Amino acid sequence: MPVFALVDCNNFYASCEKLFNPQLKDKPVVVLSNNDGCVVARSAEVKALGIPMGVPWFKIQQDARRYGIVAFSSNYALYADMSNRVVEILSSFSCNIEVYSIDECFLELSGFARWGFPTYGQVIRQRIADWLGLAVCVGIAPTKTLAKLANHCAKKELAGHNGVCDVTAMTPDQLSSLFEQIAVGEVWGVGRKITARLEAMGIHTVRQLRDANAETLRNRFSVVLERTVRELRGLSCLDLEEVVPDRQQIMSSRSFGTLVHDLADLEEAVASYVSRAAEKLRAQDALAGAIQVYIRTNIFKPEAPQYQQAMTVPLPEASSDTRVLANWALRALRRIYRAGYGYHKAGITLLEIVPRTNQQFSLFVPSQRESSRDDRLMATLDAINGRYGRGALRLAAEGVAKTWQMRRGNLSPRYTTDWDGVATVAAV
DNA sequence: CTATAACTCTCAA
DNA sequence: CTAACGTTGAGAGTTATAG
Repeated sequence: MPVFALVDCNNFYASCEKLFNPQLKDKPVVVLSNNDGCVVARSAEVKALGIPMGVPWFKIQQDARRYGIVAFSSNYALYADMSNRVVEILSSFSCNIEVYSIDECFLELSGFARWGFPTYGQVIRQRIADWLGLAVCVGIAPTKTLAKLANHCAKKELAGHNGVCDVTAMTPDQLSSLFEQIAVGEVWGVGRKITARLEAMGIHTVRQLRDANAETLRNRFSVVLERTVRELRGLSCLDLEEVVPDRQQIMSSRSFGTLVHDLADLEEAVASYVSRAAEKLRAQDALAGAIQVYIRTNIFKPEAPQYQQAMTVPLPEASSDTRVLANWALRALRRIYRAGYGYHKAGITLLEIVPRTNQQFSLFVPSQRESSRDDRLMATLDAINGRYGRGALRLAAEGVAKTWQMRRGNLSPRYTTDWDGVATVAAV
């Protein structure tokens, strides 16, 4: 029988910001989403103030001033680097690890039973605290869904001790009474909509969901929820996914810092997004067979004239060449653009992605590609940007001033990935 | 009618 | 000072369409 641990960093983004600025210890800290839009991470002090997750930043400016909340723009360079360090440490605790998100990993622990799972969890916790200064919680259980739930219990101190909750050690009675205290919406895979429907059926707690009729739930909901219920009962239905599968589609989109009216600016943005997506495409050694472009006005300003449109272009020949992809994207953009609107967001998606080795050439149209030359050009572009930083070499179409770029008013230094940022740490 | 494509809904971090 | 509300990806189910 498998034993899964779910290791989750506490308040990850906020904790990363605090790490490198000791003055922030015990201070309320939030991290904002892209464009400084919404609160996406809160330190313990902020949670204690009752500031909800996901609230638009501008709506809590009053409270923020009153309580001295310190806000940071998202600093993904920093969070990704810290995340890699966490993964590296966790990898020494199990050969079988799934990196589930930027701040969460599943570990397979069945081989470590002789340690005692709670002890093993404590060692993990201590190691990450000692080596990185980050706090994590550990949930241990025979299924991934239960490990998630156990992690929740550890965080809320509903069960377990010192940030570790081991469900495998609990009796059926203990489990039942624990699950009675937890709302059904806390279960992994049960979101807003399904919670509402379950509530309407009288299912409010995790215990009720676990004990509900699986057949009925499958009919009324889906096979997904049925699996969830079986996992809650201790039957493992979800495997550890150790290898990250290649993407089937790659999306790049952003809200603008201010409303954009001109086609020229939209073109720069779209070209920039294509560049980023094409880099990712080449990194997985694949080609895209189609590209979609979309633009839209601000849906949060219903009083302003609204317009949104998307267009998908099938490519005559699958490609990973930024220039080719950008060309088609810009053609599509010009088709869907309407003057007279204030645009709030644009994005592109690369579709019909296939491994480069599976490239299908056209039977009727002679290939436009001078493959080795074009491939070498893109490889060189990627190499230069890998060495000198993203955007060091780019299409002219991406623009220079980029007046449309997102707001990042409170960005912290890249403490661990940039020499100037490192110097900032030294100066503290 | 069936098989597939296209689209919609839901979820997660 | 203004005005200001994220991004990315997947899977399952439903509906439309082709043959």
